[in-house]
Amino acid sequence: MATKSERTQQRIIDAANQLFYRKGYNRTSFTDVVDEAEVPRGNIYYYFKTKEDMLRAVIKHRMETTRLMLSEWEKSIKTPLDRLERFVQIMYDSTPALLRSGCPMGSLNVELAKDQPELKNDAKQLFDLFQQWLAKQFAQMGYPEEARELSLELMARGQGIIVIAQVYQDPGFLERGTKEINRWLENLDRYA
Amino acid sequence: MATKSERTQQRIIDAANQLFYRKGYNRTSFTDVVDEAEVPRGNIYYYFKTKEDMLRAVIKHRMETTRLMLSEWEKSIKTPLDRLERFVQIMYDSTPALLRSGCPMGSLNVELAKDQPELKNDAKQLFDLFQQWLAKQFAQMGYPEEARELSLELMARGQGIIVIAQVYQDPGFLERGTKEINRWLENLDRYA
DNA sequence: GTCTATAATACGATAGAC
DNA sequence: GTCTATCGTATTATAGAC
Repeated sequence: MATKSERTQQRIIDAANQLFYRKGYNRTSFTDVVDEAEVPRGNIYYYFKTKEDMLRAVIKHRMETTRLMLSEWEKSIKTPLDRLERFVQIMYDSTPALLRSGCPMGSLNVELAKDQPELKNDAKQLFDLFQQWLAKQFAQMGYPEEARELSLELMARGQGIIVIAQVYQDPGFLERGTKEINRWLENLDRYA
Repeated sequence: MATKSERTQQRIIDAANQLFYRKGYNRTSFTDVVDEAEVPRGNIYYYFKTKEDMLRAVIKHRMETTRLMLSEWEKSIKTPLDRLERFVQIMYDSTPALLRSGCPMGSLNVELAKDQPELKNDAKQLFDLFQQWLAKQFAQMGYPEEARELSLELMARGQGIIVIAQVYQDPGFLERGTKEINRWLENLDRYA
């Protein structure tokens, strides 16, 4: 069983993870985090020396859960097309959160890319993780040469649809967009 | 001629405009703005009561320059296809800035949409301005029914390409993406 | 290891002299 | 209108008692 210290640390990471998503990294204060995690004020510094450390821990945590999800999909879903469509499906399933707070990965990168290049480079790992997994599926589908480009195109489509759906608070646009992506994927699969 | 007061105010707006783009709204402090605009510290408050006022002035300024640009295009460019491709062209021309700071309109909306809904609604006007102009061009091209949806799709494509190009610092992706958009537009035009 | 108290700084904003 | 001085608060972070 996890020690009390480990459980407290995990509670801080979970709270920070949520807040960084809902408010953004820079607008989230340590006070916000300790309130949400119900940890005494100055105690935070026992677990994380700086706010940047906290963000890195959050990114690491997201990497782990994402890796788990992707390898789960790889085990339980047989064809590359179905796997790619499973990726599109979480976009559609996450509609309320996406309309409220945008893409957790995209909005974090956009925020940090402005003038926090080192942190942005850490956040970029999240994109790399998806990109490589998606490219693997495209390669298996029959596009080994174009796999990387196709994976980037798929992520670009997703990001664009999410931004516009959020700006206009339009769940229908998200729905039509994901359906259109699926049509594109099915055509790719058909003519592979 | 403009009074000294008006020139000072314009200098503040220009400085804020740049800084909000390069650092983001929330990470830009009044100190940053007065330093950049070379205005004495507390003087800012003579021109703008609050930071939110300053952002609204920046948005208004961007609206004006954008309106000017779009009506200029409408005067000087004859066909809807060429006008739409002119829109795509500024994306390509802005490659260095987009890789550095993202889309001025998109990144501002993404930042504010998290938990500053009123300011985000002001920033949304920038999207509306482009959206309506783009829809007008699609309508003239022969798609009056689908005009709004096509304009949203065009903006979504642009946003997605910019996000991915920035994440991967890849000007080539931006170039290939804009070319692909142009192919799409030319096909729409051909079969209108 | 846990927590309180508080330091040190940066922030948005104000008061009032000129 | 222009500027200096400064307020009150919130921020990240530390020192040190228990």
